[in-house]
Amino acid sequence: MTVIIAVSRDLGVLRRWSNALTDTSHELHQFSSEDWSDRVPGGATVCLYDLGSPGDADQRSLVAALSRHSSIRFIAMAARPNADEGLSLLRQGLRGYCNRLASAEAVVALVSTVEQGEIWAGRQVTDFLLSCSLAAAPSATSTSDGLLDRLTAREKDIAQQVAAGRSNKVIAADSGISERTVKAHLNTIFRKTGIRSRVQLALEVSQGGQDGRRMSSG
Amino acid sequence: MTVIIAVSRDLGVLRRWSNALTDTSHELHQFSSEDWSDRVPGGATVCLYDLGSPGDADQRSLVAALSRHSSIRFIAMAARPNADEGLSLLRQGLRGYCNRLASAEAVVALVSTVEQGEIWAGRQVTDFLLSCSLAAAPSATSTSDGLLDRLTAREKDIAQQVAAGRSNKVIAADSGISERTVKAHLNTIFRKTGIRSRVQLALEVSQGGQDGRRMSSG
DNA sequence: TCGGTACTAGTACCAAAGTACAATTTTCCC
DNA sequence: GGGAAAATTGTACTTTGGTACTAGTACCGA
Repeated sequence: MTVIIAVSRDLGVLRRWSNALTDTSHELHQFSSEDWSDRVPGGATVCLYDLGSPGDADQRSLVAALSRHSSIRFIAMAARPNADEGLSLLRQGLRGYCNRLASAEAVVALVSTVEQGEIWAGRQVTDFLLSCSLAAAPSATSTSDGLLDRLTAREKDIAQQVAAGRSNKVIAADSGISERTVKAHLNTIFRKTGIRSRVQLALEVSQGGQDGRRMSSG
Repeated sequence: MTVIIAVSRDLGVLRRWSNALTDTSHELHQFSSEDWSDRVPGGATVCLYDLGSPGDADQRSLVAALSRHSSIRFIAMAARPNADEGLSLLRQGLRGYCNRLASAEAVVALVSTVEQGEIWAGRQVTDFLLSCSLAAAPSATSTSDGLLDRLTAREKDIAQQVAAGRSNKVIAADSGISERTVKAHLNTIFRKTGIRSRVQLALEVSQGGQDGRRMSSG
């Protein structure tokens, strides 16, 4: 039975985390106020901490808590995860950095991971680290960055149009191909990348470029 | 039911992995010979691959498999994990790098993590990356929500879940409301913001604070 | 030449998203 | 208490997205 603390001002977020962790052997203590740090239950080993948007006061509170409760492994759940914020916190002792709205399965895996002493950097931070370590790393091979590198030029083109919020019909008309062909390309993209919906594809395309890597179109 | 492939010449290792994954909703296919790559079962999404010592032929086979089976997420289980090897493989599309003798709990968390599109770099690689990235790290953040400011708390909640790539059904289940209500909230969001599809909403939410407006449209 | 891959596209089918009417209950402010 | 906005849910409908199965052409490397 692991004792876990959940801190968030957002009751919906607390509820989601609670739902995610109820089946498993965890004892969850929820806090929605500011003074949680003074009322930490004994034996707590992991803390799920809701980070607001980058720049919020939450981040300073978290940093303070990191040094105050050094025996607790903190996981920051960010509203809008980005590599800079994640890196900064991880360097200060944070053990997990994740999207605040991660799925129940993800939260379970995340908590389990951190419990065992691993660090969960999250997709964006890991991608960033991998790409920015290219310069410093001794062993060098290829430059494969993200999911989208294995796509053909046409597929990248379609992916970018999806990431612009366009419908299949519009993409088809603009590209001079049939809607069916657009679907065919999308299907290939999904199969190659493991992505399962155009929303996730749009996010992958638009966020993959934030850390410096942008797809070469066409 | 996820289809997972396990490849190892060591029957003991295969058995350990199998034991670790039996309780969970996984369909495990075990391979101990060399020709597993030609007999990959359809629908396989994750592959646990036993890496021998650094420098073994296994590593080359893995790299070949990475490009051949691009829709499968590979996890390398290393006999002696080290940062160089891990980094090299992760850059070539590997999704998980872990000690071959990891505990059952760790394997479950690992597989779950990779299934969801995350990357499991492992403790050593992550530590290395964090340390070697100290040199190259900018920092800048901003905070603005723009269009989303006029939304109610509930609506923002829904919007963020959409931006996490979730379907209406999943959002409904997690939030404890009906799918119809999710649609109602989305409709209000669309009406208030002028956004017309969940893809555009997802982009707006995830990029709103990063680089200002960039909604395109066609 | 054979085989693989990319690009194209058709029909059909099912699932998901979104809209159009509607309604009830809750919450909060005056 | 009255009123407004928010939150909730329903049925029915149209549109869009995604898959399954199929198939032709073209290019390229073994």
